[in-house]
Amino acid sequence: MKADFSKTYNPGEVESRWYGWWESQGYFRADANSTKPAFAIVMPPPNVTGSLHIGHMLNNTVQDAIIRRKRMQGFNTLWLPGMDHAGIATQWVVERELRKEGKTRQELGREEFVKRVWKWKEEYGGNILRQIRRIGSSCDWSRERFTLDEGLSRAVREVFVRLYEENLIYRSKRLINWCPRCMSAISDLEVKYKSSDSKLYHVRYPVKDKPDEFIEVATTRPETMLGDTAVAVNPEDVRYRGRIGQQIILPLVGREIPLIEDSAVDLKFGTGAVKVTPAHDLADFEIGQRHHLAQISVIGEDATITAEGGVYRGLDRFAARKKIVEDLEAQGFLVKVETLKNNIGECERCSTSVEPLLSTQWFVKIQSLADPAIDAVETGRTEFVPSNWSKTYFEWMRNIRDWCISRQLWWGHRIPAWYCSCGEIIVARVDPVQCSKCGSSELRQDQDVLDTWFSSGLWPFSTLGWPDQTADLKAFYPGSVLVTAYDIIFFWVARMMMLGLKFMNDVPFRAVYITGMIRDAEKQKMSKSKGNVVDPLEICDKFGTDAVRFAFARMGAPGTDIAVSDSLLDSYRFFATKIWNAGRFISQHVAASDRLPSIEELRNTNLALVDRWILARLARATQEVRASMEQYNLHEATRTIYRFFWDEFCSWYLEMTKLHPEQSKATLLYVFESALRLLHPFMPFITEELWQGIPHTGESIVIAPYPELESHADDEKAELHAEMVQDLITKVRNIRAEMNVDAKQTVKLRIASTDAGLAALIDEAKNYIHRLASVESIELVAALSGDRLSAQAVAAGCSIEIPLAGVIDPAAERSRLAKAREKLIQEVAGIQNQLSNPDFVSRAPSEVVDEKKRRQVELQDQIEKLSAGIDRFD
RNA sequence: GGGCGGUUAGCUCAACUGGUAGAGCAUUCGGUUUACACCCGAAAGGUCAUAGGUUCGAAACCUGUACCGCCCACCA
Repeated sequence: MKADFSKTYNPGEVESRWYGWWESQGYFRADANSTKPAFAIVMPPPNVTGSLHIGHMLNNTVQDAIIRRKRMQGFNTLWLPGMDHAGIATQWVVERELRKEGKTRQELGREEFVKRVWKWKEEYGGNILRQIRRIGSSCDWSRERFTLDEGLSRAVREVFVRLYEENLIYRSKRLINWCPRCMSAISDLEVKYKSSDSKLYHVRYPVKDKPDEFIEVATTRPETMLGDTAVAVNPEDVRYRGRIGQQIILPLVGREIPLIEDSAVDLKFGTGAVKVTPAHDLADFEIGQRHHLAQISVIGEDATITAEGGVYRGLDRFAARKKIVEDLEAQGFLVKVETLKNNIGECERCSTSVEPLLSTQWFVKIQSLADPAIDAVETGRTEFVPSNWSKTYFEWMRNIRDWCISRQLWWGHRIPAWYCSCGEIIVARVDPVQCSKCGSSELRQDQDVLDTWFSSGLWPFSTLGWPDQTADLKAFYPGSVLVTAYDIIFFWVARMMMLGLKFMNDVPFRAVYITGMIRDAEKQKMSKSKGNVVDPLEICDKFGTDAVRFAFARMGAPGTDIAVSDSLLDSYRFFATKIWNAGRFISQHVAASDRLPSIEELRNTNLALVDRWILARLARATQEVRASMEQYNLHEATRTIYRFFWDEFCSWYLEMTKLHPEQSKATLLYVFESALRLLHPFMPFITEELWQGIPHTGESIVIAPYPELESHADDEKAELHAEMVQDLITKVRNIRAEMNVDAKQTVKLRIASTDAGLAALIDEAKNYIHRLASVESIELVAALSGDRLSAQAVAAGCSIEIPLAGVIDPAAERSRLAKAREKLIQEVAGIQNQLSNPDFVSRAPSEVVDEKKRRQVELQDQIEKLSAGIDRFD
């Protein structure tokens, strides 16, 4: 260990020291041919456009803590990293760059544009991966993948072709969500609904041949009336009895449309009559299908009115709305305008209002894929952590709709379908050169690419070499756990489940660990527009990566959001400093000849009470950490480690061993080294740094064994005795503080006991009491003096007394004792109440009853002893 | 309209399978004890949102209510 380290831990230098070495040593590399049990995690691939954001940091912290522990436990661990090509998002970024140069992708042409995106990817794509290294994530970089690389593209193609061959992929003209800015179809999930203040226009539609009759409809989108092909009412609605079948003249257009009935219409809303526009509204589309209505597309892909819109042709949809409302009003069709709160669908990425359009697209027929995926979670083959997220998953899966997978983009996996002028569609694993039906070589490949999530849905097996039957696939599928935030359960988790079960006949992972979201100190969601985004690398620089990781693990119970604040991060920065200083202290006692003892060696030496105690506490902490980690409760594991390290190891043990550093050195080294190993999955850098500086075996803490429970470390007697000593010290300190005894002033301690065992214990522990409570002498007496110039307390089951002539205020002492007694009296009253209840005694488990009785006796004894102290003043 | 989660000390959060609540920060008091003032010691602070129910016993289980948050949904 370096001799010149600072009193305050300086994480920057230490954190830059180790990662390169770990990686070059190959510690993170998995071995497909290992005989050790496998433990595999695939990293949710970040977008190639991205830089590390705070959510990645949380996600990576959890994964890394899990995988590092498993690695230390001797598993053959694989943490597979990679990136997602992120179709729309990446294309958008590169297009924006082009625009700055005054160009468009259309000017460049498809081939040149895609080249340009690849160039962009090579230049910036690795950025986030470097950042992931920076935060210590122990991934196997030799297996890094990209969703558009050759192997994964082959998997995508194979899956597409197989699904097509099984009729699970089809091409169809249907109503889809269209983003007029992205100029592409988007899936249902990519539409975000935003509550908005809209206007509800009431419009009178005249009835044919009945100049006095009208049907009044209400709409928020009057421009779509150009495409109306019916008006619908609820069959139960008495207002329209006898009018069904009437022909209605569509204002401004003059088209005759029928009045129909359909139970989807809500008779309580508006006038109970709905204009039906099958080509621009999903509900209307469905009504249209039921009634075989014509579908008239009046809004085009660019969101302007089509030729079907007559005089409104070419107007943007919102301009058209304005004009149509004006015209309706001018012609006397507009009845009134109300305000209304409704939800407007927007493109998730660019916030443009989504336009439902009739369009020919590719779809995945989803039901037969969803059923096994539902079953897998129902039967527990894949488990959500925490389990309640499975409800969210079921909710979506049970109401799933076919998945629109084609996107009108250039960046992505091109759809492997070719069209022949004879009408034949060829979907093939190998690019066809001629039509299988007519022999023509004039084939044209589909222009569209696949939804990004189609390829990331294959991630758990495509990254392992599928469709080849590779050794990796055999060793590492299914994965052990997937770590992700709840916002992509539908987008990604559900699709991996469906596709994994379909193509691998097994779930892609045994568990899905759902993390919460990181929020700002006010618990607000972070967003660029709010300006409250915290850059993870900035806080790592400021507080230390280890501290940030520990904070995230400590605060991030599964599924729980974390509010990050400076004060939160500070407390774990202080913890890192604490660890550092403990290491600094210990290093001062380490000689070059020291080596790390085994637990057997320790047990065979004559250990001091405190040594046996700390070993017992270490064993307990180890056991608790194990139990917590097995259930992915990182927040419990970190709490245990924090408490053990700070309160027990530093505050009690280190202070006590200062009396006999040489005698305790072996235990001290053993426990500190073990504590570093317990901590390592959470704080990889500082633990390696300190571990390398003390006696250890092996070359890196990364591959040192994780502490496991050693049964022979159980030592209840040592725990009990140490607690008695600590109780004595604490009570003396308490009296000193309450009575304002000068810190430099030592005191005399008298303990009322004739017990030989206690006498032996006190003899063994007297130096600790002297040192830690500033006691100059300890005397065991048969009875306390009972004078009024001393303070009393009950500790370790005995009355104790500290003579404080000249310092003590008898009134204060009396009230102090009375207060202490009152607390005990209240507790004992509660217990007596229970014990006097015959139902409790007969029905509660006997251990509980016995424990209550034992506690009652103990409390009564303490109360009596305190009472004796109080009686002195009466 | 459905679903999920939350409501515990001033603040941020714990409390494993029911046995009258813990930590960090903040607060008060005392400390230049040679690892650490990013520290040490001591203390104060909670009718666990609310009303019922189950139980010998409820922060925990059940039901209702209030408030907050999130997700889903074809309210024109």
